[in-house]
Amino acid sequence: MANKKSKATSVDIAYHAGVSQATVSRVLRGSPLVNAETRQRVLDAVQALNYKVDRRASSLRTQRAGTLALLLFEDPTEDESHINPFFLSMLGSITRACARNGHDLLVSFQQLSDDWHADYEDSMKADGLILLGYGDYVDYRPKLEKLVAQGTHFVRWGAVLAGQPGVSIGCDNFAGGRMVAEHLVGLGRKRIAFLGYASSHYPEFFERYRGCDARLREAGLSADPALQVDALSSEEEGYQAAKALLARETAFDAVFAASDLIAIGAIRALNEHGLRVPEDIAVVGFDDIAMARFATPPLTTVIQDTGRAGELLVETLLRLVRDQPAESMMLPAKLVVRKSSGA
Amino acid sequence: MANKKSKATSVDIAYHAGVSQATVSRVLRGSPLVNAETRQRVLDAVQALNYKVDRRASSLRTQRAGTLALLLFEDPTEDESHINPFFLSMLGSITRACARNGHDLLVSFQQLSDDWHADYEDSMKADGLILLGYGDYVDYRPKLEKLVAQGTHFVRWGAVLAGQPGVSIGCDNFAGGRMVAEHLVGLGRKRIAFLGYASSHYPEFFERYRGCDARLREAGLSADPALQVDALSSEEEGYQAAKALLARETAFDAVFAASDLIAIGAIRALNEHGLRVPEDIAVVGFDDIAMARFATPPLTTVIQDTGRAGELLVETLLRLVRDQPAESMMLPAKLVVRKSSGA
DNA sequence: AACGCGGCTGCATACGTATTCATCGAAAAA
DNA sequence: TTTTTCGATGAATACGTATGCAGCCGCGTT
Repeated sequence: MANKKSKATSVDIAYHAGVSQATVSRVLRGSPLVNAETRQRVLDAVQALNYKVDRRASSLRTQRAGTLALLLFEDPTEDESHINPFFLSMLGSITRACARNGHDLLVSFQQLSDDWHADYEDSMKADGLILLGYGDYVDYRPKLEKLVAQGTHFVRWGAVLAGQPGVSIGCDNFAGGRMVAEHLVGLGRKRIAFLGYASSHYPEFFERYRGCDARLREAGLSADPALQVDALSSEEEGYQAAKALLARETAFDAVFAASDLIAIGAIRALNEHGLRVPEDIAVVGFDDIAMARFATPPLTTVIQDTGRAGELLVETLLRLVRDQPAESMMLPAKLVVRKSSGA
Repeated sequence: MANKKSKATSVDIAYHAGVSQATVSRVLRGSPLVNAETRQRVLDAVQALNYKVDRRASSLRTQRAGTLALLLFEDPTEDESHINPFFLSMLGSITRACARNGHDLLVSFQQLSDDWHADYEDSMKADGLILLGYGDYVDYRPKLEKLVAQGTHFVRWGAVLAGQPGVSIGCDNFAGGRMVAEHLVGLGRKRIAFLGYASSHYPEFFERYRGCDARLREAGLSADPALQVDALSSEEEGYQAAKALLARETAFDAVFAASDLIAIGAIRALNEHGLRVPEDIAVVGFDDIAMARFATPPLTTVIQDTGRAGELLVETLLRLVRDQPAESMMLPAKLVVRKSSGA
């Protein structure tokens, strides 16, 4: 059948249908200028030759790639082979959202240190960039500003703060942290430890911390610096952080982990230390990764709606690409109560 | 600085460096024909104008995209928003392998029913395809054969069986199943249930089943059809399958789940039924997803080396793209013993 | 009968790069 | 000196598509 050696081009279609290449192009682009009968003849030829538009040539001509790029940033300290499950979940929904919008998705993993800026859009591989990753956005800042200066289209997942370059989409981390504190205080817990960075270098974690602290203050309590330990989002760091916390021998009756992975690692450390969760220590995480419900005990955590997030990221980015106005947005957080908090 | 409205092209570089566009191209492609001094002048201009080669034009000219496409097939029955963690892990390693080989990766999720064949390569978006997904390769077969007939370059992850169209990379599922049986028999278990499809429609699961059965026969036992229940790879299906198994009221002392997700669901059902794992029932999974070690109890399972697998998939596909010979391959399986089998 | 107009279509060109072919200068050979 | 050779470069073109522009045809208007 159509086992020609070389793929069919629009010129072949034109010849086959007895029209000019221009008309073929018009049909395929849905131009209203073409006579119905002619259109059908072209479509038949397309069918017969199993023709597909060459996206490279098309993109070269129109200067639109029909492709978005997802840059995933990992903290170099994390386990090489495993990717944060939360981001993987986002990846899934972003992929779907791209497909719904008729765009392809290029995926790339980046080390924080790299000279990545705009490499993708500059080389015309993608119309826009989605930036994903916890991480030190303070260090990013100059790079983000360069992106803005270059007129690169991008959206960032992360903390939504005033005065940041570019457009950001993120979860309402402050409200999430607040809910966690609300929940734990309601259960009578008073000494709440926080595992995760509580500095502006990790704004997402910091917002969670601040939200928690705010609610504690309302209850006449407050976050004790002695009960805060730095940790990146990994099981191992959670484990180490909890051990460090225990070594301080400061009393506490609850742990708010800045992510589920941290929480899971912390539970392991607590158990090894002879502490029961939730009887002795209530534990709450953040993200609601798939693993959370299968942990022992199942993890109380804050849901980030990755499905909606992916959609929003893609839609916002496409608005930017089309030079339409687009704004940063925060998604609502939602607490899901499971056994680990002892409710 | 370089805030020109339009991106720099090789012509701009040529002008800036006082050479012709052809020479610029030669420098960037690493041609040995260029004088060292001229080369340096060009490179300086590239630096100065922050120039990046337009991959679309380059690809159009060379007929090489420098891009691979990953098509991920999901069984429509699975939870919409969650992707099988095993595939996500593969995704990570494939991405890395692509980057190492200087290629980009296009990701797309497909429903099994779609008319996906060769859509990607036909539209010239990618040089080759990586097909990933459990699933009914019997139904795929005509599509795969069409791909082969069209001369499409692709590799498939899955069962490596004789007489299949195209090149496949997969884990040694038979050996894996055998190891599981070996392990369980060594622990004195005699009535081993299998949760997962045991038919040629799901060749990966089937091979695991056959490997298990083979070892049981050597021990004078055999796989009892009454102890096999169909299940796709999800927690929910594992849960349902285990309940169905329990409802049969046929005695068993071990469960071999065709995937970790199935195993985790099964453990939930067993616990609800008042059975302890591993005391009453030993449970073994397959895949070693991240969740496995955090399950309760931690899951004995078979490791599939996703890192090596991703590498192999990409390298093999690139060989095909370059018209070099390439063969199907099986990766060794490896048992990792944790608490769920009661060792 | 001359003219205008609108609906379709084809011609020609540009997008940015890679490569073939021709050219040119200089060094090497005669 | 003349010819040959070779290294280095430029001119020209093709990849496949999208689109501005011009042209053609037929019909309605005056």
